[in-house]
Amino acid sequence: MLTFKQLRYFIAVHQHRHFGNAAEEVCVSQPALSMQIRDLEKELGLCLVERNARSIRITPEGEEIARRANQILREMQDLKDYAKHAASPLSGIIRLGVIPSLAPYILPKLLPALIKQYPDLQLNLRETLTASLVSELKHGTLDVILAALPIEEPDLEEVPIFEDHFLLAVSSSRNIDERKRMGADDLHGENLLLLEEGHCLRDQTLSFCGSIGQNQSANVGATSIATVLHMVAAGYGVTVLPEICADTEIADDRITLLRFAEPQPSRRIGLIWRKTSPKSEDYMALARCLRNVTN
Amino acid sequence: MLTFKQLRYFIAVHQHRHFGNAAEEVCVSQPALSMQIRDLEKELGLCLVERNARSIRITPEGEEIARRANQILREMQDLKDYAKHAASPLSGIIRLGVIPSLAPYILPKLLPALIKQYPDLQLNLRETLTASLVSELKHGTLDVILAALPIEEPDLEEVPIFEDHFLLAVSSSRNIDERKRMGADDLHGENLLLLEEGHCLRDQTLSFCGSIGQNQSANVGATSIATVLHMVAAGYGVTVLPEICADTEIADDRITLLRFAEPQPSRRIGLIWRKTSPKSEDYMALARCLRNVTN
DNA sequence: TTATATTCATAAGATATCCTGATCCTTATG
DNA sequence: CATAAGGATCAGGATATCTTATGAATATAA
Repeated sequence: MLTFKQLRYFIAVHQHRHFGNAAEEVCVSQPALSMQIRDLEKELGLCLVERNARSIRITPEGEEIARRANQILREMQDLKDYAKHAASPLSGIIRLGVIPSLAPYILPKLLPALIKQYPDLQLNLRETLTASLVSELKHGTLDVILAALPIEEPDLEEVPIFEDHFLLAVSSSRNIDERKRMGADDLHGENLLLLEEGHCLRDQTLSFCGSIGQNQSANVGATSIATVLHMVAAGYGVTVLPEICADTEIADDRITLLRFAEPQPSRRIGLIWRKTSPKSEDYMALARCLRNVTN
Repeated sequence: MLTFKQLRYFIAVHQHRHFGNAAEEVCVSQPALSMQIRDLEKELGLCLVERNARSIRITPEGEEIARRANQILREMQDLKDYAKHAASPLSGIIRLGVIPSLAPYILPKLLPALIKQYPDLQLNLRETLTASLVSELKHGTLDVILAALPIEEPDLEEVPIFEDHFLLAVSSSRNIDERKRMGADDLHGENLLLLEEGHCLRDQTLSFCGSIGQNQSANVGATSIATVLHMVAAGYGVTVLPEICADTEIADDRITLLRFAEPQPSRRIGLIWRKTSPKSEDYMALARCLRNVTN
């Protein structure tokens, strides 16, 4: 069996052209080094060093082997360097999945903070519906996901990040006093605009509103919150908007945001990973970072 | 210390995603493999495999390490292949030095025969004067040289290849009967044309002819036999020509070749290498091949 | 719920490998 | 001829590695 050690020793001999000095460089006795070189030559079936009472000489094949061995050792070192780099806390690759009703609003806050605090971290992002995220997380294609709790899978760990209150977005043309606190029953008869099937936000909205207005709205199925809000602005109906989206989306004064009466409805955003994942520590740190940017 | 074994075992795990099967592939027991993987992870300070009672999962870092490890093992295999290739008899690189009065005549015969018989052999050629060849041979820049014997260096081995008779090349305008056998004294008063200083052929010619004609010819010093023969053809004098050159050089009917009387003068061509060289066997085979093409 | 099977981890003892230190052999040098 | 230098060889002990047996955790089946 060809070993790394043999190559290392041979390279030392190649550099020093002297067994004794080479042995010193690799911190073994000269016989130990001689034996490894002998083994290497036997292994390769090839004479690498021409011994000659007074001095030694590397054969042409030895030169070629040394060249290749050097290349191999270099890559070996690269591998170790990569590992060392990847081993420092919150560094290396983390594959993060985020739900669509969160990604565009939280990532612009999260990414700059992460880069600043953990410059060695490389984040691979994926944005899709909760069901896919959970499946990919369990399958190992993702390392950690950011979604609405609860997921409640037995082998997944989940920690809450923040409580995202729901607001009611209505057309400004209605002239409703912004200070008014809405109740679920205020949605009676309203055309409730929703995201398409599969979005957790849609389900949360419906479960909060009960079956009220479901008949008018179930068939809307917009693909993004921005789309829904455009429809609200145009007067087609109302929608329930997570607070985290408010900053980004509401530059439009044709929309008025109304708070619900206490207890305000909300969704709980959390970070989820496999209980067996080796980087739980890192995900906890990621969770802290997320709490800081969402405070 | 990072070892190849660890990488090999890890790659098996990466492929099978199963410790038991991976262990089978690399022909060790499962605990042995587990321990090597554990050592590798400890060595790299990095979790590569996420264990999970029922199944295992390679971490993103593990994927990257596997990619690099594969690359390293591939190069390792290349190195072994190279060695195997180089180890077969008369294969690999041989650096051969040849004297100028031999190279153009013997190489066209030798090379095709060598390629046919030993397709794995790669010959690096160098053509220069004997003194340089011997020096480079002793220094290890060359592996074997083809020159006129004797060299008689204590640490060089020399084997004769063939006896190269000298012929006298004269202008055809002299109308000498080709059947006449010449003696050294027939060169009296002739303008003897010679190669420049340092060529063994020049020294051999002079030593055979004694000091006769030396006064006229010592200052000629042509750089090649072809040049000397052009001068003979043009009627400037005569020269002593090794028989091996005759085939190639004498397409010119302005030159007549005359044989010397017995004992015919000659040079003994031989193959020379370092006694300590690991490829003596190969050089013996090379010598046999040379004898075949010169018979 | 209990038994069984699967899968990786751990432990103990056997084995193979590797290293050290002493010594030998060959050859160059004064 | 004696000495020094440089690599090879050898014996014994230290390390590392392997195997077998067993354990622990969890999923699957009865």
